[in-house]
Amino acid sequence: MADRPDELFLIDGNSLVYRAFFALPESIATSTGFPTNAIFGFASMLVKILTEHGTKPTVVVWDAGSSGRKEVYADYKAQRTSRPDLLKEQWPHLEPLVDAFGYSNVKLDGFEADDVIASIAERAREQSIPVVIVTGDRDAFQLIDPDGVVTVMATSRGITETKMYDHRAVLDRYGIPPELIPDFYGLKGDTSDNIPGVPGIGDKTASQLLQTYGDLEAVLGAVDEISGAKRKENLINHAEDARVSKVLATMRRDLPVSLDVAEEAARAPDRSRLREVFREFELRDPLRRLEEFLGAEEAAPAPEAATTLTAAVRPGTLADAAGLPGDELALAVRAPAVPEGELLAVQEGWRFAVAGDGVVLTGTCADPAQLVAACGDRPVIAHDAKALGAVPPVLAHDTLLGAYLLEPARRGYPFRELCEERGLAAGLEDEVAAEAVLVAHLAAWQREQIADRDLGAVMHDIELPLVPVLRAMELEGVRLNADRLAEITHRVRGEIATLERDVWELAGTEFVIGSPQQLGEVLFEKLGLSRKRRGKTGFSTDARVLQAIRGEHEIIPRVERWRELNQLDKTYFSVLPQLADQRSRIHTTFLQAVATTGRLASTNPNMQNVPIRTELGREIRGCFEAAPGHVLLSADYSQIELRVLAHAADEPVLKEIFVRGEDVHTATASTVFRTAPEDLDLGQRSKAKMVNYGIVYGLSDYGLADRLDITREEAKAFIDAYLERFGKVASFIDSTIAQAKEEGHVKTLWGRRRQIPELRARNYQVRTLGERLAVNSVIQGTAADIMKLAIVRVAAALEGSAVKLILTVHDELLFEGPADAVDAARELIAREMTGVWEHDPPLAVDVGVGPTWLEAK
DNA sequence: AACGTCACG
DNA sequence: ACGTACGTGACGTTA
Repeated sequence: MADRPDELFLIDGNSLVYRAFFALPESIATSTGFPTNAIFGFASMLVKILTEHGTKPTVVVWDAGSSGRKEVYADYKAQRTSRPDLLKEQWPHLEPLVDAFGYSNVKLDGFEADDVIASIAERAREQSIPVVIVTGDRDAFQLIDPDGVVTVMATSRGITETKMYDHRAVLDRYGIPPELIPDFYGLKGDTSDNIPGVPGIGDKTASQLLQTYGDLEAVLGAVDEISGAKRKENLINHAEDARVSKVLATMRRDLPVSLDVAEEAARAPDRSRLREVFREFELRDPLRRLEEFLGAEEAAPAPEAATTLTAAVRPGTLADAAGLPGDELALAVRAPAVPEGELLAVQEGWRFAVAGDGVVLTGTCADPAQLVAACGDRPVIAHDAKALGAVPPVLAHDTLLGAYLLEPARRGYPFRELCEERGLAAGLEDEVAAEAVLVAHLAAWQREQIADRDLGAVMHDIELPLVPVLRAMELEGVRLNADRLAEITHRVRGEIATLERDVWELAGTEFVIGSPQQLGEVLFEKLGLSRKRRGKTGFSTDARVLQAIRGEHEIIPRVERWRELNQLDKTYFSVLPQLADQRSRIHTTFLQAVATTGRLASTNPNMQNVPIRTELGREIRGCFEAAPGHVLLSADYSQIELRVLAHAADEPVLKEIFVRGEDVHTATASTVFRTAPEDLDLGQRSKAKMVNYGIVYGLSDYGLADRLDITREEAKAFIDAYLERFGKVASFIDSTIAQAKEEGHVKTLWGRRRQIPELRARNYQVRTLGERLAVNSVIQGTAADIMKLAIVRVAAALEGSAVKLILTVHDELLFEGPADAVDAARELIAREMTGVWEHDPPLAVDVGVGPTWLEAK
């Protein structure tokens, strides 16, 4: 990508070096044992910037004080332990490294790097000199301006992966403009700098409050309107904390920086000194990349020309949308910007763009739903249509879903990234207009790819029709019995307090029970209990370990109970009441493009992992109920994955078990142990159950032995017996893996694909993971296809009915409606759910009805 | 940001 | 000889 020639790079040295130090293992050192992890990481980042952006004027800024923040708030950065010795040793070598690159080192006595960078950026902005700030600290986003002069390159996962943020990207990521970042951290706090914020307010809430009210003061001023008693209380009690936090998070832009931005020229790296430094610290890999760059620099190829798209932009109103030329319309919207400083000003509304054939209509509207309505019955294309609030009646394509079907194993599908990868750019001033044009072009490319890969059916029969149904479920929500939840909360918090006191007393010290590290110290060092497994940071204290040492000390059962109660308290009791709407209903968001196998996911809150297995968990589930006069109906597929396995493997014995309607685990046990079902003991059934699930997940003898607490030999004997009796399952596993190795991907029965690059890994561990993924993806993915189709079909069959689909949990659907209507719909629901699959063995559905989710199951 | 832990299917 | 069952999201702690 071509950068503007004169942009200035401002690097936050402290931020990058700390990140490098903590991200990389201490084992990185020279052959003489001198630690180099921080040097290595920092050098890698500098090399990356150099190779990707070329020689640019660059300044590395270092901390030289706390900018007076400690006077404002004594605990500022109190959590940061003083610089570790291993890092101290490396520190003196950093500035010379920067010199060798030809970059300047800058420090300002008494001030943090943050504020120095902010001040330099401000000077640069005044002179319209483009600046790229390189840092790992998210609060730097506040420096980004709307005109694209100041941008931030933020390190993401690991150390050398980075992401560029401009005004638009911050809005996309946070829902608020850069100017509100300090207000955002004021509310949310920042654990890494020990900035408190307001308890119970995280990313999502902070962003939502700021979007609604404007800035921090406006949020605090509007506290009476804010829903949720606890949230309101917290905002009132911690208003001062929030204000102080905002001050701490606000960067100073007025420091007397002596640097003359205009004079800061690009200096070429001092090649011999660079090579010398890299050799001294034995940075072989970065040196190799550096040499490649230095060697290639002379013969730099011209950047590949990107496809620049264009169209006629016509400002207008929603009414003009229907008259646009062409058949399909591509949509893009941008959330309203919050006017700075004018909190009561009328907001301008959402910016929209609609692309027809060669023409883009742009304008503003109050709500994206109006835009959708204005398109009428024209086929529509969008990126993440569900997020528009209203789903177009004819959704012809969705570029989010297209990208997901083509590459389901990706981490995410940011629109800009997808366009950049395709070399798509729009030569239009108006960003929203550009996006609409890009949506249309990206869609065209995806459709070809989808056709080439036979993914058309999955797209048109499953994913696209699912979008409006999911949106309707989100809007419907599930009713929460807040009173019942409050009673449980009260009781449980009392018990947590008692347990905490008991645990501290038995430990002889007051420690943070929720810290695995501190708990480990108490259990294994202070009390000398047996250590079982260990992880990267210390000995494990997870539930299995605690169970194993439960008899050794009376503190253990209390810790176990504390864990259980505390988790439920933090995850449900303190969160759910705040998420409920006026009608006490909870609205989750379904994620249609995250799970690699094709499953759906649920977030904010996750309604797919609401407890049910423990007694207290069941009580929580009992708090989800039908509205007065209504009932809930739960319909779940019985053993769907094992039925899919039976069909996919064409395994006669397994099929027969289902056809006869037997209990599959008992029947498996009977077959494997060659014992009549009535002579089996409970242990044998549960072992068979483990093996059944293990097959679906891709088991190993070691894994099974570990779970069943038997020897590896016994586990192996089980698996062998199973695979011998169910011979076709064994050949299914083998052929699935063989085919996946050959083709690089697997497919579900409906043709959903997943690439499995792991199968080609050199590393044994990664490769065997690939083998398990291959088998599991076919089965879990086919089951996901079945459920998604069932959702579409059931929703269509219930159109106009008083019975509403409100939730899906992988193999279960939850409905709500008037008791008589629900009763009447029972048969239809079961019929539609089993009807999506016309294979052997058939699917079976269990249906239950009740006043609460617990009782409906 | 990564890790550990734990909830669900 | 390897290390060890699939897919998710939420929360708290710590580096």
